[in-house]
Amino acid sequence: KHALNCHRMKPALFSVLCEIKEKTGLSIRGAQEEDPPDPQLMRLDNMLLAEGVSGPEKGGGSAAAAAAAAASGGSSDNSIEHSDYRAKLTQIRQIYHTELEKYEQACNEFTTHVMNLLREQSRTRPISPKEIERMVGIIHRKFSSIQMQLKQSTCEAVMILRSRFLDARRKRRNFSKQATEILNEYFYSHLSNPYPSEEAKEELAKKCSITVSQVSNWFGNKRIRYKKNIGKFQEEANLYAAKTAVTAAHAVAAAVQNNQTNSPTTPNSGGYPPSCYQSDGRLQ
DNA sequence: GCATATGATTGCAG
DNA sequence: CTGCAATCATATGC
Repeated sequence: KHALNCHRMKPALFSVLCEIKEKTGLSIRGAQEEDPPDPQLMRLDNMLLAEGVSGPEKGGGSAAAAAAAAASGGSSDNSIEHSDYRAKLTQIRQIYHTELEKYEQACNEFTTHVMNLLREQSRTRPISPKEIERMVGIIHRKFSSIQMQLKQSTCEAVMILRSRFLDARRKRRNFSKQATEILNEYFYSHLSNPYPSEEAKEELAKKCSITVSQVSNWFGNKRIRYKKNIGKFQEEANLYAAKTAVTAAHAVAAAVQNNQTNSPTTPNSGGYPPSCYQSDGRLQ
């Protein structure tokens, strides 16, 4: 929906065409945009390049996108959203290139058109090369100002894309089904002490392809919400307890002399009741 | 559309 | 710094 408002450029293009067409050879006053070293343009160009919108097509683009995401993301990679992000960026890039090409083509066409007009006029009145040069210069300036608009709105679109995808809080994504599966499994199988160590968190993070702090958040939320009303989670608890019981049963059966599957010396801090059933999880 | 679920953030305490 | 509790903002199911 917010894709790109490049279409805004089209009227501009046509209006310029008409403007110049109407005033063939007359004074065109829009020449105040004098800019070989325009800082604004350079800024836009640099940003587009850095964002991988302009520049080499596929490989460079994705690399730049990944670099950009990594640069502002901080943590190395969760990479779940990268594909989505990259797809949208590719889309922007395509639109940008298409439009750019269109403008270029239009510019060339129009230049030759004007040249032809001038050539025709040269039969009725003398036309100096200087004048032709001036006309061409005017046309090119006009078109490059249009290009700048294109670049500007492309930058805008990229910025919006970025903020949408990289601002984690605004665009919350639920974890994958299997990720919550893994987390829940851990939670309910360590219900008496649902505080994973740093290593355990790292392991879980790796398995779920989320970050460690996301694991911490999840456990924080889960603990408080579980405690808040245990009743609501009872069904879930039983489900996962049963599930782990199956796997635990194997371990228990394999090593019968170890009578406990969970940590034997956990102090059971605070309000967590012993799990509905798990340590004697052998199926009967 | 609304109610609920859920991930993230904030403020506070130890 | 970690965890808890409240809260925010979005996602999701109806």
